[in-house]
Amino acid sequence: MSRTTIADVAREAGVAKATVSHALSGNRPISEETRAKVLAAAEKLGWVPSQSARALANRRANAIAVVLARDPEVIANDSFFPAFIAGVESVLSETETALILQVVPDRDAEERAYRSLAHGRADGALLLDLRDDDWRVPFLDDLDLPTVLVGAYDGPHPFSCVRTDDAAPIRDIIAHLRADGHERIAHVSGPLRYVHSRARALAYRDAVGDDRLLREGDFTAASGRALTAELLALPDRPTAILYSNDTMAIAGLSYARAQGLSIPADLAISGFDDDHLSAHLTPALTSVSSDPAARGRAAARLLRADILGAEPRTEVVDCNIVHFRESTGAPQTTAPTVSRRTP
Amino acid sequence: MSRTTIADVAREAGVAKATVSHALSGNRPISEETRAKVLAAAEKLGWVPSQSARALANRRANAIAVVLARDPEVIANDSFFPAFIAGVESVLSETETALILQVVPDRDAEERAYRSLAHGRADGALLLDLRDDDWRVPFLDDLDLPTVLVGAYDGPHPFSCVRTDDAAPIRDIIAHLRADGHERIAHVSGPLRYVHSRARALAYRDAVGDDRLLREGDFTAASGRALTAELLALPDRPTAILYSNDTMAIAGLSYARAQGLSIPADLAISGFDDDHLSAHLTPALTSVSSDPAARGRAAARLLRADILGAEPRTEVVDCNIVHFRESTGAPQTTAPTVSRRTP
DNA sequence: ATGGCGAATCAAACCGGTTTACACTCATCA
DNA sequence: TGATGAGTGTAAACCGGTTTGATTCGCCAT
Repeated sequence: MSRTTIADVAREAGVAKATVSHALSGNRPISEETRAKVLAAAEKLGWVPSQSARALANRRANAIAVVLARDPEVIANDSFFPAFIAGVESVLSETETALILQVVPDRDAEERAYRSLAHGRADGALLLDLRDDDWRVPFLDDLDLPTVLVGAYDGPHPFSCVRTDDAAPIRDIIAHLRADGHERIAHVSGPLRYVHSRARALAYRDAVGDDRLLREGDFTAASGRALTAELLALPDRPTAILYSNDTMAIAGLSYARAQGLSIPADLAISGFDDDHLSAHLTPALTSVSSDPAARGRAAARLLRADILGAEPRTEVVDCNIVHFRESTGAPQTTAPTVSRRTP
Repeated sequence: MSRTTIADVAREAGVAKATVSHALSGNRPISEETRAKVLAAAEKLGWVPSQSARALANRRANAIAVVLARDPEVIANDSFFPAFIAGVESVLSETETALILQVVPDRDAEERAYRSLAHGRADGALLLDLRDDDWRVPFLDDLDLPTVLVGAYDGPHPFSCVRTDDAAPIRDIIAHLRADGHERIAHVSGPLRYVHSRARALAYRDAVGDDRLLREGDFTAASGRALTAELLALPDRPTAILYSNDTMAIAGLSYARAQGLSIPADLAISGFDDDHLSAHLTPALTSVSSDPAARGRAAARLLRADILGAEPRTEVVDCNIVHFRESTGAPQTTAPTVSRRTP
């Protein structure tokens, strides 16, 4: 660990500790000459200020946190999360801020985690996987921990918020399918307790008119497969299925083909979130890329502003792009992918 | 943030700060009666000790770090990482230790990150994605930051190490394919600069006898597809391909089918790492589940021991299980998956 | 000569815990 | 009866930074 302290540097430079501190922070005027001496001494001794001492004195941890209450199994399923984190990091690294990641098994552990974070470990938190009336919202408000909500949240809250318009791409895909003559379009959603799953399901219902062909999945391949089987067994089976993520879509596609259906002739299929695999499947899977990294960057920036005392605000990241590919009968050009920005 | 301090608790309980500290840490004997008073006061005031003050006084951050120098694109590809992290967390949560995650764009940023971590931010680090003569090994040794290497590392080093035997499942799969009559077995590897990719490639070469049908990929779907095309275009095309991860395998499988090959009759395919999709594809993909969470747990435990001053040691986590599924012509029983523990 | 003022620097207090050195009480033992 | 020491508790030092109040010095206006 750091053996050399600010006192060593001060001695080496022949000045007081305070002078060293000011020379580096610029909080007080220091003559150019002295500053040079200080920098030289720091360089010579290879001094790196102690993060913990700084955190204590500043009452700032220089860290933000993400707490995940998901099942490890589900975390591994998720292509959104890693890219989101990468986006967050790209902003944090500008300010030497660290990201603390916690995976907790239950609500009790989650509460403890947030408490500990609020008491000196972190300066703020990002909230993912929002649900209706999410208990964490009032809880974090109570803890007085600056927070940014990632995803739409309907209830009242004092926080900044990053959201996207998931309804537009859904409408876009359905319009596309309708234009191709599809009349029975089904939707396999994610768990409806999540606000983003429900937003997609509602957009589907609004566009289709009813939800008789809506099935609630859980984002896993197993549920995609099972619900596809269920839908295809209907007397009036759907001619197109819209899945709320690519994992379910790929499992569904695979199942449908095994049943002898050809894609997209017998069944058109669309995913959501644009998994890295999707463009390389045969047929390539139509999906919606939502640029998780952009959302991560936006969330990190909002949180930083929040920590510095800015007013909370909501930012809509408009980054959903529908990639129409072969699984919905996209025209087969030399370019395998036809992209359209959602309006 | 934490307004109530240990001094408030001491006043409330009518004792000295030191007594509060001892009552909670148990470092000194405190009478049951006094301890009860202290606990009651702490409870009443809702006191949570400040992590930063504690970190400074203890010279311990109660945090460990993982620094990733990968491309965000590649991170999103990886099903190993999230599960690994979940395993790490399950051990850390036992001791109120936080995990700091940093994604850095280049080596310069990576060095800065490790320096800052070593100076009060973290007590130790986990090293992933090891390469030959990895510069980080001597660098971290120099920084005097307790470290655990995840993956085999051949060079000399003073650290603990978690490794797995990736050669055994490769041998196992090849033996299985041979038994089914396959003679031309190809391998699409990961980047050979990574030690784990090379270990698999070497196991393949040793089992097959030569590496004429070895192609170096980069774990992406695009490379899986491209190299599959290359292999299938050979005059003596392989009848089986072993991929070093499932993403490449699925892309390859998809391509082969589009070429009119039937799987596994015309081409047997095996992946590695057992993606959550693989068991649900049709045909289900043979793969090797390597229990990343178990490796995460082992790594976290070794690091904790290391931080507490234990001698470094190497732990071999034997958790590779080959799941023989339809893509290599597994017998089609009612149970879709036949598992065999590698010897 | 005197007061006022800004710039540069320093010593000391402070952040909120942990740890050390010491004091006090009471039972035990020679 | 005085020495010994185990059992509890406290005050103060300490971890390594940042921030504040005071001080010194040069310079200008009065």
